[in-house]
Amino acid sequence: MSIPIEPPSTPSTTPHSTTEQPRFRYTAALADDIETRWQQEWDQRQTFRQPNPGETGFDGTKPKFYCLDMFPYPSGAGLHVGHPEGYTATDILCRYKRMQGFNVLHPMGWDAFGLPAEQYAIQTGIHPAITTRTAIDNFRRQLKRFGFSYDWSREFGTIDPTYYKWTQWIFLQLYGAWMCEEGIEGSRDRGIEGRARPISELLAKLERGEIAAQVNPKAAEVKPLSPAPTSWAAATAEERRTIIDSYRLAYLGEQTVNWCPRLGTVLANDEVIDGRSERGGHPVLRKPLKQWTFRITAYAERLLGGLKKLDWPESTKAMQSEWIGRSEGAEIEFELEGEKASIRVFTTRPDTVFGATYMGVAPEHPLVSRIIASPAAETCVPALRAYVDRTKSRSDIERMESKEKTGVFTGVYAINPATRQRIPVWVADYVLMGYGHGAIMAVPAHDERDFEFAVKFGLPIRDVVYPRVQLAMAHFAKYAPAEVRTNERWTGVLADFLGWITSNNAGAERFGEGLGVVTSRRHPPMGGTAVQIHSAEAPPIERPGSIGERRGVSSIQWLDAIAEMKFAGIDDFTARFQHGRLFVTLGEAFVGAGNEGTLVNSANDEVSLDGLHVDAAKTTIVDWLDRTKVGNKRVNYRLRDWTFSRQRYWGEPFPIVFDAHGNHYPVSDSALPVVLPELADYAPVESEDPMPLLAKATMWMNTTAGAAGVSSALLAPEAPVRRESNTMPGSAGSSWYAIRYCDPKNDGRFVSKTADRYWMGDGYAGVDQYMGGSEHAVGHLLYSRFWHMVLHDLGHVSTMEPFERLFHQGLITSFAYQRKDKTLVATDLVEETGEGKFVERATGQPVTQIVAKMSKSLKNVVNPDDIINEFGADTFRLYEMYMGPLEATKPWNTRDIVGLQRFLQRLWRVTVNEQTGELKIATAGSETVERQMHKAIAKVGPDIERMAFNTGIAALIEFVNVATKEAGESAGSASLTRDQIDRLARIIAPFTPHIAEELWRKLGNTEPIAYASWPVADPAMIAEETVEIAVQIAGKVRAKLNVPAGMDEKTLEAAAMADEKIKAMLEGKTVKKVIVVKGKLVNIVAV
RNA sequence: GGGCCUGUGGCGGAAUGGCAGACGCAGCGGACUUAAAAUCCGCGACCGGGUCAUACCGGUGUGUGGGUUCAAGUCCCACCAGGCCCACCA
Repeated sequence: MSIPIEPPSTPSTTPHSTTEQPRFRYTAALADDIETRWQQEWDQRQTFRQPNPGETGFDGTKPKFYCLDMFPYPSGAGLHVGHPEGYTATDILCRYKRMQGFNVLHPMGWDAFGLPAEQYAIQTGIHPAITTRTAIDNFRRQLKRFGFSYDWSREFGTIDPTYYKWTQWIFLQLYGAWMCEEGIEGSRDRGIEGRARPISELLAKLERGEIAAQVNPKAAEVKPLSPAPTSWAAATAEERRTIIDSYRLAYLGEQTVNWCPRLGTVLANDEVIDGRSERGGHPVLRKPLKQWTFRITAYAERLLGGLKKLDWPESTKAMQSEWIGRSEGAEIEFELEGEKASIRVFTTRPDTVFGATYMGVAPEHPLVSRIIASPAAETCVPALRAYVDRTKSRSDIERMESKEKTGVFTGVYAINPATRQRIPVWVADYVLMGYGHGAIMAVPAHDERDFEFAVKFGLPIRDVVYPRVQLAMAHFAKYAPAEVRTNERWTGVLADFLGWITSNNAGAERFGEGLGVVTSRRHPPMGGTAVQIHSAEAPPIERPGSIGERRGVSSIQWLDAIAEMKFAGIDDFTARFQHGRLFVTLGEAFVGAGNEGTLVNSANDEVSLDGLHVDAAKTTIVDWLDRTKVGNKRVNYRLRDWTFSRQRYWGEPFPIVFDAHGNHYPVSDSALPVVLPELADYAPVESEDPMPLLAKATMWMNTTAGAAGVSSALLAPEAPVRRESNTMPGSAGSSWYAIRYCDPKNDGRFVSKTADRYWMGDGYAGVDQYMGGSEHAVGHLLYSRFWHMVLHDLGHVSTMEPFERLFHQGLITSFAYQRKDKTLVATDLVEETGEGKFVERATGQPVTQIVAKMSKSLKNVVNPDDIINEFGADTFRLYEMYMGPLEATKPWNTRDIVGLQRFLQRLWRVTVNEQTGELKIATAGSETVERQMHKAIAKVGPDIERMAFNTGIAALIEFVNVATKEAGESAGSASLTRDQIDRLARIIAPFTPHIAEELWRKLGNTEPIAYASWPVADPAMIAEETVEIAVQIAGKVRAKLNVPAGMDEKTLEAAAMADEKIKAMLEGKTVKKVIVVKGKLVNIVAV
């Protein structure tokens, strides 16, 4: 069906114009007409509906391509220019893939639960259900105006009960699963890997005694049962419940969490930026609270290892890998003096255990509350209590503002298992409860933080690792001539000597002996570490000047020489002679790179580390720890379990109820969804303690097990229950939406097996191209991977990971203006005075143009609707893709858009008669144009594949420029043949689908261009007949030759040598070498 | 403080180790026009020589300084500047 062109509804004319504007000039008005007309047709014909396997119209012979945009939060503010950047990119790719013969899954929907929508509702005083639906309608309208080729039949929002029914179902899958570390191939070798299995399998293993009837040893949040039941059969119902719950991947556990009083809710780690909430920037406190939590830490190793297999930006992989934060070390048990209890610590430096001179525990550590409660240490209790109270009330921002170490002695001593010495236990808030065991062995000599703390509180510092400087000192004291050792004149020389040693590996090896003569003593009042060398202990110098003699000069001459050398290496120390002794004072802890240095002062009856390199010492000490059961090797992660409860209204309710004893039960699958109750008052309560909003819905909250849908096998139907009043966070719905798009209407399963297998495929990861901002690098992108892995382990999805290839579009910024004092001026107050020069209009002061984020205060925010009105959607799409590399941060510059509009106008004018609206078709095409066409085709396809849209568009512009030039000056003459217009329409179709469709239909086609085939370039048409060769002498271009393409090296060289200019320049020189690059250049090296 | 990334005309940017500045904006010149808009064509870094002025010739130019190479915007090292991420993680 061909649709005749309507003239623009409002022909744009200016008051002074005497000549009529052509009726079919490609103006914004005509663009609007073309665009909305085809958008309507695509909608009506469902052009972009992609059937699933088994549905009518599905073509199983085509390969699949699943391309997903991160779906937006439909905020009340509408789209900003950043949204269409990624969406246009994926749209181009999808349209290209369709033309390449792929079945393309390209869906869109709404991430509509969560804080942003809820905060907006609170601001406006309108219920979030209404504001969210309104915002969605607005977003959909705006997106459709861009002509994106989404399959809108698959649209859904995370707030749809038909969707969150399955979000709740997935929660129950995690609730009903545990991490089984056996039965997965190679799991033992890898140590910590395993896979999720149903709880029923755990039960079977417990019953068979394959797993001890004790709480999950990996569950740090649960105290072990004491005394432990002798067997599963002997365990009470209560004990059994505790054991099973400790294995669940979704558990209700007390954890130190991020509490935001202003938002009245708990937040996940990735929702807290610099101690403030990501949404609203409110202060966040640490607070121990009982919350639904996912045991994502059980997947730490797999989440880390899986990164290798993904085609993701390296920076994002690095971010996830740092967020997971794997570190190898050991756990060590420190017994408490006079008590049965002990403190367990994690350390990456078990080799320094002999240097542990005190211990630090976090204020939230269980030991602290026990001490406060016990009468035994009463002298310390008041100060301790005051400190703990003060720390708890400090927000994270306050903690960050003062980096000054604080702490209080607990009154308790521990025993260093290596030295057997008693060491004090301190509470310090630089020890974090969330990492390791919330306790540390402090080694001030080799940890900067411990050093700072020890100096401040006068705690002992014991060197156990010597860097080269100290080793060198020892050797110096032993072998240097007596007059050097005892003469203060040599202090400066000594400093240089040490510097030289530390910067010279050979020196370090040579001077690596002589440890025996060094003893070290601590001088806390001096704020440092001193190495004291007793001259009496140094053996008599047998051969004075022995150092120098090794190099054939006298020692004095040698020392004089090195005195002139630049100081290098460790520079924060002083060396001096005093009372006939030599002192070296280190002003800081020696950390090295974690593996530099040699162990000293580290031996007891059973083990000696002295003289070992750090790496060897680690192995040795871990063996000893194992042997003596004092500790063990251990891998630790920075990744914390994922806090999943929110105390807000606008989220998915948990499918969980509690009985009268507070025990939790799942709602059975058949009773899902647990629908979010209507609530008139949904404003959060600003409070110090969580007050879940759903608790206000008392009718909904208090029900019976039967009414709530709990299986009667678990609880009698008439038993009264309370529903879980927390809701899920915004990240719940977005953690699995990629799967749902494969089969969005399925009511019987979250995704059908066939749809999952077809669209996600049977490779390692499913989505072929995922597009979205890098701000989700560690939140959404990690959570989605975790859920997907669990679903995979339980056999619900075929792929291990959700996203095979990931791309982050860059941030679109804006120009802003800066005064000399670095303050910013709003864009509308600035005037351009010349090339790159700007002044502030009010003062006339010059300002500098800089790039900044768009913000209301700078008046540089751009509304997409305005741009489409002024230029049309095709121009907008082109502009954003032409700005620069897709991944780069780029400044928006409205002034530049006109260039792309002019391009489309030229394209239009070279194909369409502006007076009649008819196509201009040349009967015979020129070879220049035809060659350029092939060049464009050859460039555009690969550029789309590698998402280099800016250069692809440049190739299209070049083609149109050549065609325009060919058309000559008379506007009516045609330069393109029907066939060329046909191919032109097809290669611009992914970028500017509307104008392409218009040309396509004018050519007489009745089917949409979307499924036309992609043209093929003929290599013979691209190859030039003659090429220009640069002739260089010593790398500088001296002449250019036009030669037939494909000329071989020898002929080329001869041609270059025959050139008059080259001959003249080589006069009197000998040609030493000639490099010939075929088709490019000849470089002659001559002297 | 640590990690990663980026530095190219007035601006956005292009360039598998092989003629730096494709393409677009802004600017300048010209054609068309009574004039303007629109359109089309052309120019376009810096220094020196040369010339009435062009042409032309030589040299220097991709943040700075070194290095590798016949050849470096591109690879290596150090530094400077900007951006992003992490930030008491034992």
